[in-house]
Amino acid sequence: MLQVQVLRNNPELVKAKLAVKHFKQLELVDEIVVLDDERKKIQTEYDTIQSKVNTASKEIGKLMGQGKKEEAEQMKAEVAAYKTQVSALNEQTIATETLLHDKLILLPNLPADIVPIGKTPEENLNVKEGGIIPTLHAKAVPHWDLIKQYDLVDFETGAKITGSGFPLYKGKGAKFQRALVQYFLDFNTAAGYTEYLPPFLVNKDSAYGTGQLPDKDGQMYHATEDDLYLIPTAEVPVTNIFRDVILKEEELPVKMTAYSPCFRREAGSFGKDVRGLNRVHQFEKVEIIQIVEPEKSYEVLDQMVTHVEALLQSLELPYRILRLCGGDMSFTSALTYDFEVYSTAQERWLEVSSVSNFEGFQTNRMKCRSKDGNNKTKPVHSLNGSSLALPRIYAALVENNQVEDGILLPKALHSYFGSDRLV
RNA sequence: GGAGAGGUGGAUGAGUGGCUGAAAUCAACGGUUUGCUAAACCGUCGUACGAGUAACAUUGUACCAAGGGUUCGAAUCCCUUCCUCUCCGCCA
Repeated sequence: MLQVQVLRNNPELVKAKLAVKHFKQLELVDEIVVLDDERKKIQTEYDTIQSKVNTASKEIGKLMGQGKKEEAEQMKAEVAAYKTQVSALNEQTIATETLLHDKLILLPNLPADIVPIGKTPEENLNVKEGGIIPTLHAKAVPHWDLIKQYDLVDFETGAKITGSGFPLYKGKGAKFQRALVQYFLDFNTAAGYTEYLPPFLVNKDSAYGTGQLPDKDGQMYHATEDDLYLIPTAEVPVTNIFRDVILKEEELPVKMTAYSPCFRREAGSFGKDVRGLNRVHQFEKVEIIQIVEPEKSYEVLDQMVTHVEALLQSLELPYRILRLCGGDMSFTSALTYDFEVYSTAQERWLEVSSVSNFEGFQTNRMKCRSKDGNNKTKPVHSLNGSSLALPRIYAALVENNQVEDGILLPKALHSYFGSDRLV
């Protein structure tokens, strides 16, 4: 959530930035400023009258103590006259604040200055490519054929157990998944991230804190009996560790990593996009999250991008890094880099990581702040990225390393998998 | 799931209707003292939103798990929800 102060300071700039994100309801900005004015006015009135009531009430207490019943009764009558005003003002306050808040949460985060102008994924800026696209043997096939041929993942049985999009990993296919998770976590903790294993269901407050609610309500699985949501990413539980927390300055930066399954309803896709492991309802992911001082958040974003890049390099996968354009960014992000790996048999790029700076958008909403040496509370920024999302990495590794009689593994995974080849 | 006991500031913990935004202790921070450390002593030590200021200062309101209610006045009384602990049940 944006701070009202930002809108007050420069409403026209805010509108211009919102336009970069292709946000339509620009009139909200002015409406919010007006509501905020109103809110202040009402509060001042309320405070004044409530102050009188409080003073009078104390006076009554004293009078009662002195046994001056009659005078006390008289004052009670006076206070009673304020009561209707107080309750009316109170209702106005709540109504105005609610309206203000409801409008404020409709605004997406403002894009950073370097966000490319554009609406579609084609307009994302390709900032870097790395790795080598391998030349596959003549009979090379996409991963959905390979995993069937070698019996690594069984989609049919997964569909029988649960439904489509819930893969059942099997044998070496399951072990490979486990090896990848282990490797990614080790890679992250080696870089100073503290490992967490969070709850996989979260309550409404948490879903709201990181911005999944109200924006992405329909994309999460919802356990209605208990009003809990299955997490779409570890970002939700892990970032919410610091909801309503005031950090000490020396505790920053907070660096966390977590493995979790991710659950996404993702209705509406079809065709090659959802073939095989390209898009599923349940997948595994290892996430990195940081909470940092505002002045450092863009430097940290670059560090996180470099970190993920190094991980991809260690997997010997061809990759490219995209700076997302305004139209392709998430609601909550100020700047996002997507990582894609090249899936040689499918001959297409697959998104495997998304690294974002949220600036104060999540922390403001979550009421996470820091306190400096002078006891001043200061805002903090939050960032996160996938490091990495498993299924598409799995797909790319399987496809790019296929040989005629099996599937090889990159060196980094040999010790984790216990072999230099998957099959 | 059943029965009981609780949820107060960073921590421990007092507080059953007004003098309590909250005692006391500890921790933390600043200072005095000190060869150094420790101890002792003095001081500071919640958050949010307003008013005010160049900025401090100062000041109003709200907040004692959350939300409602009673009352002139609620941490304190009532209701609902959530959470924790103990015992029992169930269970990986």
